[in-house]
Amino acid sequence: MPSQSAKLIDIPEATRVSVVLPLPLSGSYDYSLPAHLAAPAGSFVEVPLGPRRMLGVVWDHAGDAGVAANRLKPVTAVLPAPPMTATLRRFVEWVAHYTLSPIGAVLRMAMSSPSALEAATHRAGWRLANPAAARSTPGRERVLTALAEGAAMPGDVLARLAQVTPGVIRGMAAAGMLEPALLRHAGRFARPDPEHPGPGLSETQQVAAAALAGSVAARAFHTTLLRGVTGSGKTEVYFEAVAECLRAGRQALVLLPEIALSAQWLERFEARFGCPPALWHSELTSTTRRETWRAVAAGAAPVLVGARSALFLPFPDLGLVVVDEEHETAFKQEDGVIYHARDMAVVRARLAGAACVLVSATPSLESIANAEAGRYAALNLPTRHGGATLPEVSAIDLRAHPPERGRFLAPPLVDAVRATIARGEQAMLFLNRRGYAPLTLCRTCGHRMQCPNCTAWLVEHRAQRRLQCHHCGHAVATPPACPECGVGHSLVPIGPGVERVQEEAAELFPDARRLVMASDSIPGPAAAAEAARRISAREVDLIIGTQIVAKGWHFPHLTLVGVVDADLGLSGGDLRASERTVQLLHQVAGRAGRAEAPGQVLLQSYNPEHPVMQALVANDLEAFLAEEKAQRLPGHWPPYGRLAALIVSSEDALEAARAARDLGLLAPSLPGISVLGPAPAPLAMLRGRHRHRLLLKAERGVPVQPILRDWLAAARLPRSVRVQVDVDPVSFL
DNA sequence: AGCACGCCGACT
DNA sequence: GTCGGCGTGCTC
Repeated sequence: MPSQSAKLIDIPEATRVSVVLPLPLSGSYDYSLPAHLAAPAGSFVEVPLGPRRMLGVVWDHAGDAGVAANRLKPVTAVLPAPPMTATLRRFVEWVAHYTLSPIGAVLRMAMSSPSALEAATHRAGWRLANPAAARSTPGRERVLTALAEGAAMPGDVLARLAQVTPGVIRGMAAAGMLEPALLRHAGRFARPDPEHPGPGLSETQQVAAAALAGSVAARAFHTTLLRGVTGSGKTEVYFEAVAECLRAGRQALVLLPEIALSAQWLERFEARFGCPPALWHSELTSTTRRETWRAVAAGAAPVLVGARSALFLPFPDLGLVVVDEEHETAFKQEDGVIYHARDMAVVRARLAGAACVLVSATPSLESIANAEAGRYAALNLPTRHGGATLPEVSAIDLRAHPPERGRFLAPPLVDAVRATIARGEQAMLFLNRRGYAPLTLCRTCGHRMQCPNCTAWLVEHRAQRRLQCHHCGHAVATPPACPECGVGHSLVPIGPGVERVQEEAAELFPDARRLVMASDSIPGPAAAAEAARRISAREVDLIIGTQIVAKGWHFPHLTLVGVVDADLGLSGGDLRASERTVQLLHQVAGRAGRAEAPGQVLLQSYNPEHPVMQALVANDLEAFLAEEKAQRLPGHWPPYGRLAALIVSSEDALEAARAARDLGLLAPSLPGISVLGPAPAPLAMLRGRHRHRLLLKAERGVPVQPILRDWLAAARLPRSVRVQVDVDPVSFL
């Protein structure tokens, strides 16, 4: 029989728990767990931290005894939420390790709705008890009818529905006709029905859908790259994987790059499954957020569609992760924890034992390389759905057909727009540049209007009479005179933005009904849905838009797409400039001719010989990809090697330069590793911080995280200097 | 991330 | 003489 004293010694050891807090801390803190509380790994707990109380998660490893037991503070509460699953904890650890972020910073993304962890509030309501218990009246009859479905409901709702006063309901309760019921707030998420009759699939679609459904039914991790030309009906194909996931009773997660603009996607989902999915994005109200989080944790949201942050939701049994438009750079989070949601989606699926589907008409070279190497299965949809043909793409050589002075639309494009509208069809002008003009210049002294905080020009937004920085948000009223030389009416706009193209279109096509689609004019899902409705209802003849028009829209009457500046985006010497331009322009081109009438695409370019234009004109993406591969493979550039960028920044220019130089001197010298830089970043100043970049390039298979960790640990940098690590960078600014 | 502690300028 | 600026350092 153990002695009393042995027991007393055991107790403090047994009650030490390790808690990760949602703060940018790289470790966990130990707390003591009072005997009356139970907190297995994953439990959400409230703990004291200095003067305040915080929520955190009990982590797996027992405390490391680094802090003396008598210094431990006690856990103050174990929250009533379902504990974070081991799968999600492993995912949080994996992301932290991969991105070199503090684990607490990653955990914070998985605790984005702290109020969801509190006890669910139940609303008081009424349900039927014994309807025959008392005399009926017309009012009472209406109440009984309202409750006839068997559902309980809150008193105010019931009173409104039955058009009675609350007194009637109280009277019925007193008479025993009704009884109180507690209503759960959740359960507002309808169950999408996999057997709901959806649109029919072509034979090609069915084959691909069956393959995807099979990978879901296998209940094991497996990644498929679903490629299909624009308009091939990829969405409906992966909906069958979602349906299979529903049949298997597991949850499905669909990531979209811009959830705010997904109105048409939601319509298609409802057409297939009979009800909308749960939604997750940054603009949710805190109540919706909380209810959605709880529904996901309870398994009550069978399908969730969301932005990249949805990866960190507490799915208890994830069976499928879909990344639609997987090539989109919007999946890359560029601040805080810098991660690529497409890559992390694959990891999330692997840890959950789920199927993963990456979907695009223009896949990233990364995904193509993974498919070629056999790491991903590949499915192809080579033709458009419903007999529609791919649009005819041609280039307009701006050297041979220059626009008029001060204009940006070349005569052949103007003629084509005019002819299209005259036929009663719709046309689109695409320019990936918001505002009126990207540069404002003084024609007297040559002064350029620049952002005081960033190495960037201020973009004129004429409607708001402001000059705006698109990097930091700095804005000034458009000055009447040059701030440098003081000469009035001397500032002139240089170059076009969509607003300026719209102005030109108004003069050229005064009778056309025009619609500008840019992130400033389409601020949210409702505006996007309304714009889509107007276009579909043929209330618009000419659409003028930025890249938001490139994304997945289906406009059956749109037959002409004009790209105002196809060369935009090719300059800058960025590793991925060509790839991104091909993807973007191919997606825009894909908006044309999606129904019976054939589509036409015109690319205005000063350099029609460029391989990017040639690839688009010939619709030969394969040749383009082969060319990119040939250029990147020998130098071990991604995806045939790995990059990590270090961005050294400080408010003090000299300090930033010195720190970058010092870091460069400490650069690792290892086989398979090379370090480029330091060099001033292309955006040499951003939000008031001076920036320098270093780039670490590693051959495939060289683990970069330990190398980066050692490198950064060796550097002694002043506190005011910040080093951001961007593993697998997509932007080189 | 907060929130304290700490050491130097303009005020009732 | 104090109130308060935000630099730096800690939180089990």
